[in-house]
Amino acid sequence: MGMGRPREFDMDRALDHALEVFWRNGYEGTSIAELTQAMGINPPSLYAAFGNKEELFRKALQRYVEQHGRYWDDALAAPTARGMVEHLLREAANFLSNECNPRGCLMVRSVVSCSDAAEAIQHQLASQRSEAEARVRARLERAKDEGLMPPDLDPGDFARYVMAVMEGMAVRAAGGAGRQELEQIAEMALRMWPA
Amino acid sequence: MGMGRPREFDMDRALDHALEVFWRNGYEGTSIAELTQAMGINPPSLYAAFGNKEELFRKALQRYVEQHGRYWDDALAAPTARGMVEHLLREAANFLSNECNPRGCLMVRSVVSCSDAAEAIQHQLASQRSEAEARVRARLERAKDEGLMPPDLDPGDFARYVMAVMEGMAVRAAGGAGRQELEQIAEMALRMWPA
DNA sequence: CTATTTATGTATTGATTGCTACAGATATGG
DNA sequence: CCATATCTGTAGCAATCAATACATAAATAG
Repeated sequence: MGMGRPREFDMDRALDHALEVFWRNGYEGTSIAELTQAMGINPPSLYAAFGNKEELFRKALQRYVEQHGRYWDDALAAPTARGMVEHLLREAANFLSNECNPRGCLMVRSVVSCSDAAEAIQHQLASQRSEAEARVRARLERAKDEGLMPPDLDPGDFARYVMAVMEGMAVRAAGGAGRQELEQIAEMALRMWPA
Repeated sequence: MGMGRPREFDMDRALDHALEVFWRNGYEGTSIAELTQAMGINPPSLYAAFGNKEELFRKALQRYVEQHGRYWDDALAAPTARGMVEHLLREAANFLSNECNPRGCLMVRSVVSCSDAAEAIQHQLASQRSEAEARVRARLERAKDEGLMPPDLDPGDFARYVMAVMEGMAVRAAGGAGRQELEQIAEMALRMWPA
């Protein structure tokens, strides 16, 4: 049996282009026509390779985390818990003000924007978000056990707080905030935990 | 000359229904068909009374601020600046976890969601947002002059920070966060300014 | 070679989008 | 009553939406 005609485009490259469009225009604001144009393929190729619009979006979301969420891993690898939070907030400010990227954060945008729409997308977002928060909390709990955290700071509450501040920064970035403005928010949030 | 046939529906009531739908589904996620059904009128009546979809949305946004942003005025009327911030954050938690309302904040949703779409909407959002922040900053500057603020806290930076935290809370609320979760974020943000 | 399998490009599907033409209804002014 | 002005419901506009039918092209297996 034959193996069929080989695919003529690079799936990862096409996915990157789709991600770019989704990032800029959101899930509902992006049409198949825009996607196929940006990806350089025709609708049948898109559907054969990625399923449908929702599946393509979920794959783009996954790629977004892998390609643009690396500063997260760097932060979690910081030697101290306080250094992790520092890295997280400052790199978020840096990332969100990078003018090479569309404004704002694709995940935040999707959480806020797809509420009544595709349920599977919401589930994927919720699990990615809670996993990220859990990793921060675990790191803080370790620091707490080692006595390296202010004693009146609860790791769970503080992890959630840091996430909320970052999400707020993403909203500001979507509204046009620049690097300086975002960095000031980050520095302000850091004042709660004296170095 | 005659004055014409009188309108058979209540504009404010219809606007409230439109607001409800926009709040739940966002601007792009709401169709004229959904709007006319919720408002109990037909398309020609909608267009005659409100212009078009974008104008209707902007009027709904304005009504949203008037009807659901009253806790903002209460906060600004608080006797102390610290009390204002307290009121702002706690009432935001309360408002965002009110299960009578759709999830999240319509303004935050719109900032994040309409970026490439209607430009006039973005302008309206930006001016409303910066006006709100300016009012908070002005109140803090007054407190600063009176020596009622921590000396190392800049009023402008702190006002922006409080706004960002509230916007982060709105994102969490859109993602399904409950009252307790939001209140913990609010209390955490308040710890920066010892009572 | 033929048979099979998969990808591609064209062209199109039915449904939905925001919006409106049109005719009839209901008010006021004369 | 008549003329004018505005609203209402039906019905439908062109454009766009996500998704596909179909024929052809390009690969492997035998």
